[in-house]
Amino acid sequence: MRKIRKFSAPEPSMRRLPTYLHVLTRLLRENRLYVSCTFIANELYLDPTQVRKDLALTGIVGKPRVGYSVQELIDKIKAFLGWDVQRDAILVGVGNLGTALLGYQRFRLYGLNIVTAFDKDPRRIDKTIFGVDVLSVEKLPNLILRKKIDIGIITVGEEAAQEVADLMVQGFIKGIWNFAPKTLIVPDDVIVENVQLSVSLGVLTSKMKLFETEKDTV
Amino acid sequence: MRKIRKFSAPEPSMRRLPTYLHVLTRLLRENRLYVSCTFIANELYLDPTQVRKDLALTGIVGKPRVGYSVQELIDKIKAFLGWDVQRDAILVGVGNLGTALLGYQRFRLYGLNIVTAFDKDPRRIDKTIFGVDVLSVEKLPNLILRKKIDIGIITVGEEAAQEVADLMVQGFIKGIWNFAPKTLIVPDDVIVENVQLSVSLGVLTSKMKLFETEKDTV
DNA sequence: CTCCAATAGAGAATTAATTCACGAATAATA
DNA sequence: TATTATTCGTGAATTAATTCTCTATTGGAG
Ligand SMILES: NC(=O)c1ccc[n+]([C@@H]2O[C@H](COP(=O)([O-])OP(=O)(O)OC[C@H]3O[C@@H](n4cnc5c(N)ncnc54)[C@H](O)[C@@H]3O)[C@@H](O)[C@H]2O)c1
Ligand SMILES: NC(=O)c1ccc[n+]([C@@H]2O[C@H](COP(=O)([O-])OP(=O)(O)OC[C@H]3O[C@@H](n4cnc5c(N)ncnc54)[C@H](O)[C@@H]3O)[C@@H](O)[C@H]2O)c1
Repeated sequence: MRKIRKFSAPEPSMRRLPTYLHVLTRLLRENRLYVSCTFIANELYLDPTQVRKDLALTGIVGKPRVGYSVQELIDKIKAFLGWDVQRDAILVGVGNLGTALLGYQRFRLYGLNIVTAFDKDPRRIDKTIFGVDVLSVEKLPNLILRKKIDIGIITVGEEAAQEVADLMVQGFIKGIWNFAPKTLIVPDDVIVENVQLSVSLGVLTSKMKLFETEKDTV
Repeated sequence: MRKIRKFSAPEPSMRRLPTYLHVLTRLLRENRLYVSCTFIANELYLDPTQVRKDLALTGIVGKPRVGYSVQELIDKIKAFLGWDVQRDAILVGVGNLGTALLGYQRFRLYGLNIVTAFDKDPRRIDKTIFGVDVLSVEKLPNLILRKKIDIGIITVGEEAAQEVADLMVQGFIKGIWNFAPKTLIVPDDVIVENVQLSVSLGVLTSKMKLFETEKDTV
């Protein structure tokens, strides 16, 4: 196997942390000051010890019999996820999915600041969508170098994904958030995170299938 | 911990299967008849043994020195994921994300057939989007019972997600694909799969952060 | 003030997932 | 036809993740 790089935190834990944040922001709205692992675990159907171990990754220290400070926990999780700093991003491919992402304001809470979008379709170029300018993809190399862009979001079709990734790499992007169902080839110092909705659909339908056959055999 | 139900296949494997399918459909387009684990593993930066174990879940049998039949492998994976049967689905919340999902034709390849969409906003109701009728959410309970609907897709805001889920449950839905950042409370026989894009963004940014600090300390 | 119940934290035990190691099969090649 | 390199399949070994167990702390009840 060729695991590109070894990151310190277990990935299952990293995947759970954002969901804790959801519960916590709700509690903050309800003006709760403290929360226990048990409470979070019950909300999310998880094991309290698992929650505690995950939270420990962020460096938080709790009080016995009380739990953790909700506000402090939010701050610590955000810091751990790298959501305490704003990162400038560009998005390439202003189609159905790209447009939806541009309109999703919540990403700002996670430090994601989409400064410009690109497309190659003349009908989409030189418009403004949800306050973000859409430029011709030809202007990408120039802009990405001029402004300091951390993250590139790929929402073009799979056939164009690699060429878009290449442009981003040339612009010294640090991370790529890839929604196209395509394995990208990038240098070792560029971090790629693939989002594949089909994975999630597969988990759902295969569970449904297993459940159905399970019932039949009982 | 309270794990609702125990499913036979390891979830990490289930999550990898759809990505294999991607490589395989490309190979099919290129008219390749056979493929080895080694090849798939190289494409996806995985370990060949891991790929072999995953594929074994589907019941496929390979030929030494040759590999697996591409077509047969595709069929077996699809069957395992429950993508060999069409499932009727409804989508509730025709906003930015809901619209994008309605326009994504590839889901049909995975057996997902979105027959009707619902919203509560009068401006969206009684229109047709990507060939799918959008009805008032009031008509949901009636329609869901009349037609046999397997899957409910939730793309409303988090504040409305639970009430929409309740409507679906009353309509005897079997599975819910939930895009709202909210833990849904449903009976044991309804399978919920949550999609949270923030999870994926968190993995990306935390890796970027760790990578940056790693470089600093070298 | 004392006891009780709830909780954090840390290490051990268990379970799950991945990786390794090796034998058997087989197509290509000499 | 014999040899070789490749690959599958499987059981063992290793590593990662989860769950259990126990101790210490502390706020609140009596
Ligand atoms: N829509 C969904 O719900 C959905 C779900 C899962 C995955 N995806 C994936 O997301 C990607 C986008 O999907 P979509 O439905 O938005 O597709 P889309 O066709 O609506 O949008 C693609 C956009 O990319 C632009 N584009 C194509 N090539 C380009 C290039 N070289 N440079 C710049 N722009 C380019 C097109 O002009 C178009 O505007 C696809 O890879 C798809 O597989 C989409
Ligand atoms: N847009 C994205 O990129 C994105 C990303 C991640 C998560 N999400 C999540 O997906 C969900 C939808 O996001 P969006 O950006 O499409 O929001 P949106 O506001 O564009 O769309 C929500 C739609 O749901 C409808 N709606 C609200 N309450 C309803 C009800 N009770 N019954 C029927 N319809 C109802 C609204 O009329 C609207 O059309 C949200 O929960 C959001 O957190 C969206």
